Amino acid sequence: MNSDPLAAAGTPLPRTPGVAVWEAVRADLLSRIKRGDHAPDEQLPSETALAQNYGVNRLTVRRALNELARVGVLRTMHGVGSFVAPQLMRHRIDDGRISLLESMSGRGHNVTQHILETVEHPGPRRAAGVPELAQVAGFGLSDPSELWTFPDFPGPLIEHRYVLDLDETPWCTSFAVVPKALVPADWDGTESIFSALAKTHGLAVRRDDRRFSAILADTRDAALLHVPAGAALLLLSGTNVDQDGRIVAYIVHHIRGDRAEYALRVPGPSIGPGEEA
Amino acid sequence: MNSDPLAAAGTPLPRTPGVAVWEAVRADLLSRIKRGDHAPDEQLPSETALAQNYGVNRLTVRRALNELARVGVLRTMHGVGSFVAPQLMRHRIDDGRISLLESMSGRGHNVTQHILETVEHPGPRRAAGVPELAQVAGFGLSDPSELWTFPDFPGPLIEHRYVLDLDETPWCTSFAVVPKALVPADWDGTESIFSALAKTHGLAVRRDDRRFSAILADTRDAALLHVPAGAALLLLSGTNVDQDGRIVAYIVHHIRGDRAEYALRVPGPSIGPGEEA
DNA sequence: TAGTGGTCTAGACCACTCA
DNA sequence: GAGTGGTCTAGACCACTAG
Repeated sequence: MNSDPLAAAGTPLPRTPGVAVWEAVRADLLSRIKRGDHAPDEQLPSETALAQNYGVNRLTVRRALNELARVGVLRTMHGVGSFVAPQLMRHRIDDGRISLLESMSGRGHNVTQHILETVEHPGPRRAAGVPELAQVAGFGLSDPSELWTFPDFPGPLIEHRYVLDLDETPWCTSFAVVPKALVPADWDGTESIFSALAKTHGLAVRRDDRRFSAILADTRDAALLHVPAGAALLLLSGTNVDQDGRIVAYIVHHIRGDRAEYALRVPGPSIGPGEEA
Repeated sequence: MNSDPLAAAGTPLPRTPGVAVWEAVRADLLSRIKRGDHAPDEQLPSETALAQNYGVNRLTVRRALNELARVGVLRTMHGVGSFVAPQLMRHRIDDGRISLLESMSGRGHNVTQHILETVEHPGPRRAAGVPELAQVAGFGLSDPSELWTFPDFPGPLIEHRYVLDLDETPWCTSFAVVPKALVPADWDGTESIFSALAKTHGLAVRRDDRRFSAILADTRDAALLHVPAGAALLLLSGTNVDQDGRIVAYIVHHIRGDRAEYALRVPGPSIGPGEEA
């Protein structure tokens, strides 16, 4: 069993009291990966094999693998195997443009956008419909009674749900609500709604506020983003307004926490704490 | 078994093919809680009891409970039981002050700060020492080779690790690195370092940049924040500078995603997308 | 069809809390 | 000591992927 020359991963572990076995297995696997024993995209031994090598039950190995998958170190595929995740570097998204698409383009990245679905609503919409926060719709919002409404553009709304891919890999699911009256008829979904909307109506769209939080990937996000359910996502929501301060869009992004970092420079005048402290 | 009049939670579930049993149990528990069957802080039946009621194995129930705990719907305590988490409303942190402490105070909240440890370093420090991202130190950073260094204040550094409590419950673990030369001798840790530092040296400290991402709580964060390991945390890091643009501090916050939302108004002039699109 | 990961079970033991 | 959650095991079956 352990005389296999290639079975480098997983020799029986010393069981230290106070430390769970799955935790020891996780730490061992992680240190091997960090040390470089396994190349990126390399397939790990099967769960059964790891269990044998470590001398533990398969469920114990699974728990360790699961934790590593959630933090983005591993990637497991049903019926195929577990693989070391490549390039664990976060991409920095620099703020400044109105849409994430524009923010990431022009940095040498190939950013594409895919519309998943487009739904029309007759009128104001409960914000509770935010891409369900780990199936906890209604919870998790700062104000569950918040309405997505457009005082200056009454009438039906359009909801767009789309995915942003960065260099061939999905890294963000998004959700936008805009007044139907503003959506250009010829918009094909390849450019951001906001620049299309700005071109068509001559509006200067800008972000009015941004709100950041963190959530876990639900099964839907997980499937779209190629992460396991329970992975950490950056929740970025905000409101877009035109040059007159009229609300033209509500947006919600779910950004892979293991692949992106949203950077923001603070442009305003310096705020001296001494003034009030 | 199921004739118990009080055993409202958990009658045998219809097994629908294609849906995992633990997933069905999770959905059932969640809907009961959302419906209000269980008051906040109410204790759920024991795992054994739930397993009997649902007619499934205890491990299956545990998986469901675990997922609910990670998203903040439940709170489980070893040897005690599982409880419905109270007030699932997020607190909104409004940006504008240099420190989170000041941001949350003055909003009717009782914010306190507890220093966990203070460590001195002889010189520049590798940023990889960020509160280990789910034990994946070195991974998860936008730039692992990043240095925490202060060109204008050479000499030893002080690292502070502390916890912010909001109305008696912890909601943020923080990490700050400042030049030792700037730390006031009489600073007792009850006010933010930055206002203390500003008072002592007459510096007007302000945030220079902010970087947002999402991570999972490791065991250390979990213990400090009273969340289970694997809960979603908002990772907020940034640099503080004085009025002359000299770097005076690096800070990292791990904020409970189920309890807080970081809001930011965009003050700058409107950015028209039409200009470049 | 063989091999992989995903799920579920029954049963055991341990660690923790509290009366 | 009774009751709770935390861990681990052995074994089974299913679902998926690939040759």
